[in-house]
Amino acid sequence: MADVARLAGVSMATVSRALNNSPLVNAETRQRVTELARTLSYRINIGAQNLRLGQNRTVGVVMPFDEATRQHLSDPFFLGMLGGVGGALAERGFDMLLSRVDADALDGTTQPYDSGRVNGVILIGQWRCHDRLNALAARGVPLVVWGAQLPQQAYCTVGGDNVTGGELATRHLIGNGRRRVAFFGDINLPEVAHRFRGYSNALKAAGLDPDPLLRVSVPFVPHGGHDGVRELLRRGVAFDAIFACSDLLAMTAINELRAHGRVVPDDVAVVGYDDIELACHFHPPLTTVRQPLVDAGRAMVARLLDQIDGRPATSMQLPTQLIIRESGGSA
Amino acid sequence: MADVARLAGVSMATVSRALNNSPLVNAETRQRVTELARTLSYRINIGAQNLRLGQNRTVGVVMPFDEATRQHLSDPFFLGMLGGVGGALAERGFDMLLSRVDADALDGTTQPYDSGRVNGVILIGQWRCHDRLNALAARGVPLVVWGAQLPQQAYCTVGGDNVTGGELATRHLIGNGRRRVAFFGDINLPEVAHRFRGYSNALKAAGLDPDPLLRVSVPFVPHGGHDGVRELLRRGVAFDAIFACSDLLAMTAINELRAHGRVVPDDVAVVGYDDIELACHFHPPLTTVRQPLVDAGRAMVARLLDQIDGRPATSMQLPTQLIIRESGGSA
DNA sequence: CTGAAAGCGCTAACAT
DNA sequence: ATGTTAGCGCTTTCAG
Repeated sequence: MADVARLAGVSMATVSRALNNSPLVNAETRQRVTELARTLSYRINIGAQNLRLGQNRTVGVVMPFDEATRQHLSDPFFLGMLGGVGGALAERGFDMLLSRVDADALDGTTQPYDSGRVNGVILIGQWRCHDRLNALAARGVPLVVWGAQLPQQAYCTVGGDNVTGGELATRHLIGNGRRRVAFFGDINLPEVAHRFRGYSNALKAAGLDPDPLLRVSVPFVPHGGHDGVRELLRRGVAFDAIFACSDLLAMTAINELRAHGRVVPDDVAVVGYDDIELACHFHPPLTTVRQPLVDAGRAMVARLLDQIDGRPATSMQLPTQLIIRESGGSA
Repeated sequence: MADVARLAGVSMATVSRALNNSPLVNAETRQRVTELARTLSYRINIGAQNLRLGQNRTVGVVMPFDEATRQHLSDPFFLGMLGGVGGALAERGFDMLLSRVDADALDGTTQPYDSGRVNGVILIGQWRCHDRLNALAARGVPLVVWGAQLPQQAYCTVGGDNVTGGELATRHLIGNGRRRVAFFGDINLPEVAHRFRGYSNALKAAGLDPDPLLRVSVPFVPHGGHDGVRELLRRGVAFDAIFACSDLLAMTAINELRAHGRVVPDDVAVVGYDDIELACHFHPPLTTVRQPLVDAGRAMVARLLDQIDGRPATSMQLPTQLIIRESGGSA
């Protein structure tokens, strides 16, 4: 910057003002400085600028992953989420610092914040760490979590309407004549618990009794669907439908069903969750519950920036939508 | 830091030394300072530290995406790549700044570098921008690109052995008795061009003539496989196998084949590329060429850090491996 | 409208 | 072993 100033025959202060479009600088001077900066391919050093300004226009995005299997990052849903958040951040002129964190502890979630690298943190998924997240919020860390709204929650969440999502999926299956609907998911995760509630609601509304034998606790890993189907078969319980808590689970469940000679959707109807890119290209095309990724990204970013600027941010629930294709059967 | 110094009864310099494990500080003093810092939950401000040190222990990872369709980010392969690079970066104590860039222009690829936010850039895919990348390298930007090695290349690449990959896949199909092997991919992309060369080599080695009608130029988008199969049928050309340049392409091709009553692998054998997570869970399980993501991440990071430290970095090719499952048929 | 000077939070000579 | 001082690259009062 000193160089630019010297060559332009002005002070550094003027260069700074010119490059930041300050109204206090003569239009012609600005023109000259801007031009010169470009020919020298000079860029303001953001690090120094941030230090001076006491901010940094960067937010941390942390994706939990399973320390043991390193599996979590592999769900295409996360890529979608990343795209949504990244897009929203770019729109606001913020950068994105990506880090991964052990899903079981969420240790180090705020490290980029504590060390001043980022102004706030977006966490994808709350996992089993409700209390720990409350503690972070109590410390005043600007934080938005993708997940479910829970009682006694001090932190800000943005999430889909999981209860309705579960209801829509289950009601669809029931409406197509299914009576024995299995549930695949780990209800220790808040979002899954809500989807399970929706599932139960729909069953009861149809006069059906949720059968505990039909609920299989599988984690969000690719082979979850395989395991779930095997477990169901091992239990020897009758079922004519599956509501799986992710498309990945649904897809691998469908493949395992096929391996056992069950036709989808004729013998077993399957509904997934997320509506990932591949869902409509699968065979059979997946009936699934869509989560609005782009809106989600925007909503999370907006809330985080509110917090960063000292404005209070309230949690938010986004609508979910049933996308009817073929795997869920038809009436 | 001033506070810590005051409360510990030492100077800021000592605090700095203590917290950075300098050997020039008394063990007992260090102990006291460290303790105090913890109770005050004080963390060194990395931004200031970086400014002072003239470095920042951050690298930019840029993922090209298609401005029009925003589709590129959606290939699960990229998520895998991101995981590989992220892991390697974490091992070295570097942070990862993620940004997206228009794949057709790669404009702004080095913006995070020019503005001093990152010490170097990793670019996933070279697309059609060989010349532009050469220009960046000439400017001295520390840069590693995931892609193919090309003649007259001034920048550093790390990539799979695409020629061998193409050969392995095609030879496998030929070995299984296929004679009319179609190729799905856009050979304007250097990596795809190499795979095509491998494909051609394998055909010629088997005494077969590559038929231009069997080469379909499809982009890396999910519906590419659909389009490819339709195009093949439209051309009315006979084919008994497809080598697709990504698993996504292979999967959607298989679904489209099914829609037209062709059984995979009996009627048409299909081999994909990448070995994404879902490949082994697909139906039929995908025979595919694996790219070593973890090694790739490590190799790219190592080369980038070399450049950052002023050491020269040479391009590198990683071995690829054919993973035989079912979609490619069997002899 | 422009310049001089102070300071963001930190570290590395250089002293002691 | 510790303290003093200067300065990383920038912005912003405060004077002119």
